[in-house]
Amino acid sequence: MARVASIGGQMSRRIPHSPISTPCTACPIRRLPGFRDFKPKELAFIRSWKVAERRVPARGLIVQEQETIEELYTVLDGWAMKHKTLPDGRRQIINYAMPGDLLGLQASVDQGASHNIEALTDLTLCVLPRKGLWDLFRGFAGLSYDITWLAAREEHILGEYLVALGQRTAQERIAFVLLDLFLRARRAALVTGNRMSMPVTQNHLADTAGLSLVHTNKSLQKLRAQGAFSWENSTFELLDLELLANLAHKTVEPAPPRPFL
Amino acid sequence: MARVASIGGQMSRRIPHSPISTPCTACPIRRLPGFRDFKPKELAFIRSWKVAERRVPARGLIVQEQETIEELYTVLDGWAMKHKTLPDGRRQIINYAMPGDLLGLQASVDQGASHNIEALTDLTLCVLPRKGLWDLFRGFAGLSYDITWLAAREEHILGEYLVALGQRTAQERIAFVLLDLFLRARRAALVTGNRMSMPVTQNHLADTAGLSLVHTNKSLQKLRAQGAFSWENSTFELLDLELLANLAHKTVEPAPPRPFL
DNA sequence: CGTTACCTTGAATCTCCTCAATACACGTGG
DNA sequence: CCACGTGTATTGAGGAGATTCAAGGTAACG
Repeated sequence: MARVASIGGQMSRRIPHSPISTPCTACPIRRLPGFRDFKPKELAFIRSWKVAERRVPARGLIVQEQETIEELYTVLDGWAMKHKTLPDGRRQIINYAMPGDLLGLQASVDQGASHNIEALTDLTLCVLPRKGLWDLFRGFAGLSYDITWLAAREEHILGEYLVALGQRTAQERIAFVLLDLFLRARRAALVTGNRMSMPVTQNHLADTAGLSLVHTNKSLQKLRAQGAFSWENSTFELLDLELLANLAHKTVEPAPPRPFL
Repeated sequence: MARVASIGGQMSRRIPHSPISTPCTACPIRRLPGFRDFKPKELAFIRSWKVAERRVPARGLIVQEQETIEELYTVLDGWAMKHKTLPDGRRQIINYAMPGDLLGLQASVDQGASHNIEALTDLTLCVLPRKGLWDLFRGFAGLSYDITWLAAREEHILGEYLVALGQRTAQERIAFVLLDLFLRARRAALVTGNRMSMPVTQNHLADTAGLSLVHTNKSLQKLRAQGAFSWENSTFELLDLELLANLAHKTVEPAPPRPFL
């Protein structure tokens, strides 16, 4: 419900951190294609930085707007979304996060989060205390650079979405979002045989594309009819990449190389 | 013309760099409110990093989409805009840059610029070779952190615009953009007595807000009638901050503290 | 078996877009 | 000096696209 402030998010802040079940040396994220190798010292630092894991149930709030934050997170498992809600309840989803994505940098570096971060599925996070960021910057130029790279990548994605919201038609926007989510999920190894589980509702899609729920639904059906993808029961399957890219009015970019965590 | 690819941008790449007329020690940017002080070593590094100045005429291209870039820039004087153009000519302005803003980080850190950067006025840039970025990360944790801060701030701004484009009405969007530009210009000391020179046309505004030129014009007039600002002959004057913020459906945020260049 | 979350459809309305034309300021070349 | 082109702002009219309101349907869950 775009016009209704989400009150559902549980305050999961009180949930205690879990012990570390995934040592960094065996972190599944690092094995993803596109991640660079760490030097031994870097890996040792990250190991010492990671203090816990945190589990958040679906719909749980990870970071709340305005809140100053003492931790950074890396998504180990699950999906999350960043969103902002206007005083009158209109909600805009800014971006999604999947395994391998860093959360909370903006809130850590600036003062206070500029948006909410909410779990879309049950989520496992790797907990990195904010203070460690200083040690990272002081001692590890390579990792510092990686962090900046991540921030710049985020900026890049938001720029793409700005073009989508500002210039694309409803169908193009929806195709754009779906394609983007698919490609990012694929990079996070969430796709097998062009199929993936997608924990996103049409409501989310509407609030991402800046469209009403009704119009999202109707546009989606016209889009479905063209056979570029199928999407039902939270399962998304890409049937024709090139077609979907055309529908999104987008040229497919090669996946950028990717550092860090 | 939103639907016409801008072909006007001159290839100013060939224009030779100018000698440094503004030594870093006397850089006017650093005197702006909100900038942190540099340690002597940091200042020395920046001085050695800055190799030249570059002047770009109004409408000149500073960075071209796709282009790999060997330099970062700081705006010393003038306005610029970042924009992206779809294959069919639809243009979206992503963001503006004013004195004190850093340009080209995204292109330097990623490979290749994701958008064009174009001068809105005659422009003076401080030229910082890309390679120096490495030295910065290796030797200056504080500056590295500042760079990351800048990237995060950019992300923050784009997020705000995303909410504007996705959720706000035409009038709200326009009010939002005008207010944002005013506040940023004020931080850059471009405002005297609530008046500023604004090198932005209704066409730019339309392509920023994701609206057609015609509708931008009409919405603008309704907005003008409410007396929150006046805008004619490239001069913008804020008459009622609170009113404009209300029209933008926005709560005024305090200016964040601000490091670096 | 009622509640909740999500998806779907129809109808009326209005926002916003496109097309088209005019007006003014400016600079340039004849 | 005037004619012309260009860039910018303005206005009117008609229509497409998106919104809101309203209602109904299905599946999952306690």
